[in-house]
Amino acid sequence: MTTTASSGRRRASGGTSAGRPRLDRDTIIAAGLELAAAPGSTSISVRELGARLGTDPTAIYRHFRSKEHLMEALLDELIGRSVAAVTADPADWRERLRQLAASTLDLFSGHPAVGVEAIVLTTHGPGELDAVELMLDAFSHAGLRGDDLVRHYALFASHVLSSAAGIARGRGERGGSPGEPSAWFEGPLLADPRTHPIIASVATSLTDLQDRDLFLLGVEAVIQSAERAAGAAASAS
Amino acid sequence: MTTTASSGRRRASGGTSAGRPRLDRDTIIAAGLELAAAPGSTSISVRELGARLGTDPTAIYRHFRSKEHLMEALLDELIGRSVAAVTADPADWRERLRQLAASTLDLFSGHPAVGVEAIVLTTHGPGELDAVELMLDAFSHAGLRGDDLVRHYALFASHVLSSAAGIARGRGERGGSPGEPSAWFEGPLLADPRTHPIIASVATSLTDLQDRDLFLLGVEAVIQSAERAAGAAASAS
DNA sequence: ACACCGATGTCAACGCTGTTGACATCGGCG
DNA sequence: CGCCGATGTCAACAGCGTTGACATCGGTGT
Repeated sequence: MTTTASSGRRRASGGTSAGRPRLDRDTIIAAGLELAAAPGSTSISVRELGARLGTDPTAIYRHFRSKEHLMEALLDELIGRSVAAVTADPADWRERLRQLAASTLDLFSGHPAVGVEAIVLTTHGPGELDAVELMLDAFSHAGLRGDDLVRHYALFASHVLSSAAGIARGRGERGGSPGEPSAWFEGPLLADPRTHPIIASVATSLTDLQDRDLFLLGVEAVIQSAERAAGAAASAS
Repeated sequence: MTTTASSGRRRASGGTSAGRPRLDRDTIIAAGLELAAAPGSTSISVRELGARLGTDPTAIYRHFRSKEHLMEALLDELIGRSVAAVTADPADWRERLRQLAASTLDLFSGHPAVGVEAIVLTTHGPGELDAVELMLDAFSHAGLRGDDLVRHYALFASHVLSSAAGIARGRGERGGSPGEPSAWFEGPLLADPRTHPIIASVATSLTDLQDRDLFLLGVEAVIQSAERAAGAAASAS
């Protein structure tokens, strides 16, 4: 029962004056995302959010059972926006998956404090449902059915969510702006060539590796796997 | 200067009597892992650890700069054990990767509070270095070189660490013992067949999907990708 | 129009967390 | 023996999520 009842829009923004607009689920979510968009913040606190809203922090608990539910709602909103950013034709399933992955990564990186929460994997919200349907639809267009379909969706979702969450975390800690490139491997790796020869030999290309490139590489890997599975299933029928 | 100097074993366990054995880096790590192995604990606190050791909690700060460094050490120990569990012949690179992945998943699941930390991706410790060398060696045996080698290692490591961390988190929250199977997708998904037809059609096989199976599937996907890349590189030379 | 009553905002407080600084003690070395 | 750094102890701080009691607001039934 967390949703604001059935249908009613709750008088919307209260018209003209409205001295202190009543606190609202959507208002809290909007403020939460703004707060999470602040660079360098790995997490947001209920007290911060209350200050931002100009109300007592505990007022938030009238609209969300716990902070965990709040974070789920924020994450679901982000996922919903990711889905909305997908514009390619449904038939072009590859491009749709690429768009979904890219926008998810961008939104997570832009809101690190929320993106980190994606490791929980499920938001129990409408955004997640739409995203799942989109991914299943894409792999369905690829020609996958049954277990192959479910497995590839799961692999894709798992990679996108957890990798994007990891990247978001790194972005939050380093405080870098969402756009600029950042290395996948943290800090310099000091390996003795005698005990770790291969590390030493590829050290430079390893530290050059960008997290975003690796993320997209994983996306392509799942897409290619889907192509092959679809081809195999087609030739077997 | 957190490390206990260079090499010395520090008189070991103090001989025979030793009323209260002096606190030691290794002792703390051992106690930390025991604590993390307790079922249903998503995180461990410094005070808990102090109680376990029979010392004042803050004594830990004489051996670790911060809790973050402590957790890094615990994680590195776990990774080191994962590497030690790999017994297959170096030539059988596929099996070695499978063994490493499986033991990592098992150890993370068995110590959820530590496994969750794997999203930080780097421990700056010796265990991590050995693991990286092992993975690079394996993909090297597969025939990969240069960027292909680094990319496949990164993809593999990223998947194993973040997926295992996610699974460990789920195990910790649900308090289930490490062995028993657990579903990848949390909770029942209630989808209206009219708005989300594909979800509805595959709902059962989706909730049947086990997290461990999906994890291993990802491992196989990277292995197969490595095989194909190696084949392509060989035919191009 | 008035009284009601649930929904909402406010405040103080609880128990928990990681961390710090001052102080006491232990143990090896000159 | 006496020093002195390393280590253990204690009290305390600031922050966190969360709860319960209380005040107030606003729509509803009469």
